[in-house]
Amino acid sequence: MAKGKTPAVSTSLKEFLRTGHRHFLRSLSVDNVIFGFHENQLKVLLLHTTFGNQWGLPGGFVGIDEPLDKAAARVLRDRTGLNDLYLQQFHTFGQTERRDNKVLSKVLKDLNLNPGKDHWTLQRFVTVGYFALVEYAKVNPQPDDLSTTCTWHDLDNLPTLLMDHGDIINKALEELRIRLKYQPIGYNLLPREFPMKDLQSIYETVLGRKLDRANFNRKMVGYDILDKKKKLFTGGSHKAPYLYSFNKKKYFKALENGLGSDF
Amino acid sequence: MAKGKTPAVSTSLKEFLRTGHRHFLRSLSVDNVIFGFHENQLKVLLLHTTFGNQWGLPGGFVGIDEPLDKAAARVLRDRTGLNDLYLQQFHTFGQTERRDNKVLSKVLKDLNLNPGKDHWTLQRFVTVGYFALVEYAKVNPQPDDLSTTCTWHDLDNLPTLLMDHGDIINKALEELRIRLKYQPIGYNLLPREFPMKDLQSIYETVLGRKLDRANFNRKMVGYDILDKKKKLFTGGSHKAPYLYSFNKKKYFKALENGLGSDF
DNA sequence: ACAAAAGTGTTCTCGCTACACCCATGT
DNA sequence: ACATGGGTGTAGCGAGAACACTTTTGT
Repeated sequence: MAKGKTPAVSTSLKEFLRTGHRHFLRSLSVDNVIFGFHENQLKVLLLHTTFGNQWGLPGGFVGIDEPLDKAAARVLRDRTGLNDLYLQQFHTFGQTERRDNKVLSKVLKDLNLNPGKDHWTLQRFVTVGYFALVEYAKVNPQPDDLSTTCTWHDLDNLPTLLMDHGDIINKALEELRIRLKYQPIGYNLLPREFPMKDLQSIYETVLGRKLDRANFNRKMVGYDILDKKKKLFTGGSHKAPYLYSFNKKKYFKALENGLGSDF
Repeated sequence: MAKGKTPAVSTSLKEFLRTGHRHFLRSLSVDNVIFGFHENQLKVLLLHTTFGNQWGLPGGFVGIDEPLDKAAARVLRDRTGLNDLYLQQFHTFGQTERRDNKVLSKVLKDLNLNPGKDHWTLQRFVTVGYFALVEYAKVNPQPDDLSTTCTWHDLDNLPTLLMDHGDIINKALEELRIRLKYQPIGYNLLPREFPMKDLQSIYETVLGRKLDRANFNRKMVGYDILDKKKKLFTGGSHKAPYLYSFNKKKYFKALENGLGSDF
């Protein structure tokens, strides 16, 4: 993998900060908005920065010979431990005021690295935003070299965020809502088998409104991307619901071609 | 304008190539897909490169202190002579194989500039794609420093294009089609007053299929973004059509809020 | 009078919504 | 038996498609 090699973030933070400019593209980064679903809540994965006491999105730099999409996938893998997830580029953020250098300057000083304004990490960065949908239970959140913790946060109860990361999350959510009308969603958010109600919950949470049970059921079945399984026995005092699973083949076909009968 | 200044492309190509890395972000560029409409055809503005004998999209670099959107707007202004146009970011292209350096290397050699692999223009570039809709008749196409001509090309009859510029155009068109369902389109493509048929032609061309005259008329009127003007006298042997103009206030409100009754 | 193109009206269908009704299960 | 929640049926409404009919104008 001489040419397309993926530069791993150096295990030594200092080394990374000192020589990163030789391995990564300058002035370009990726940031991931990683959505998960748990207890009827849409969640986002956030990092708590070691220095600066702030929350931010998982992000990273792009290797000199690394495709952009691969860089985003690498960041996703490093933070969640998962591979092959739904990962979608949605917008590139290029305002000039988006960098806040106070914290990083301090870090560099503390580490006795050149804190001059020309250090590569202090230059202006344009960041490409990606969003991902992941299965909450499968994720093992891992902080990166600049963070102490990596945890889920309720979307409607976010802490104060670094720089423009709040804007990035909002834009990601907006894009997700639009795509909901064109694409199937859920494959990476739910376990292999699930009752229809869980899928409906996701749609309701993303869209921010209640949907009719009967109509949602019919609509989903109508999309022809689900396989109906045997019954589930919840133990609840009511009729046991069917279990469904996504038909992988049909699902990914629908992902490419869209759901509406537009063509 | 000390900080937010817009670095103009140097009038001297050589100077630009020699010192550009001090004024522009490295490894990042913008490319514009500029759509125009003429004689019932959708057109794209392309440049013919001085060296290499190929066609490509109008593009440019991003000033060190220049917002990304401003850079794209600057490129658009420089090539068309027009300001305040509909300009929309749609995707960022970050494959590693997207650069073709043979031509540029030759240029650098010819100009006696360092043709080493480390020259800033020879490094890998990630490019942010924007598309614009402009009024064909108003445009005065201007080639840039690396091109001899700047002209319109029929979308369905494009020449061979530089690098991945063909992909970029396809993606832009795809995005335009999607947006057609949500947003009003036409304000920057048509003169101030126009018959409904012209607007319909644009929709038909972008969508690639015929639309019913009666239904299109009703639908557009129903959007409530048009003002009906007095009659037009075509001189044709038929009933003269009404002229319409976009109601700027309502139009831009619809641009922000979308057209469907979704909310 | 007739052709050509614009304007207007009508019907049909499809999809979505709302809501009613029935079914399975545990207390 | 009854409460709870899942599954299915159906009437109504609105948007869009197809197409017929009328209007204006030049030859």
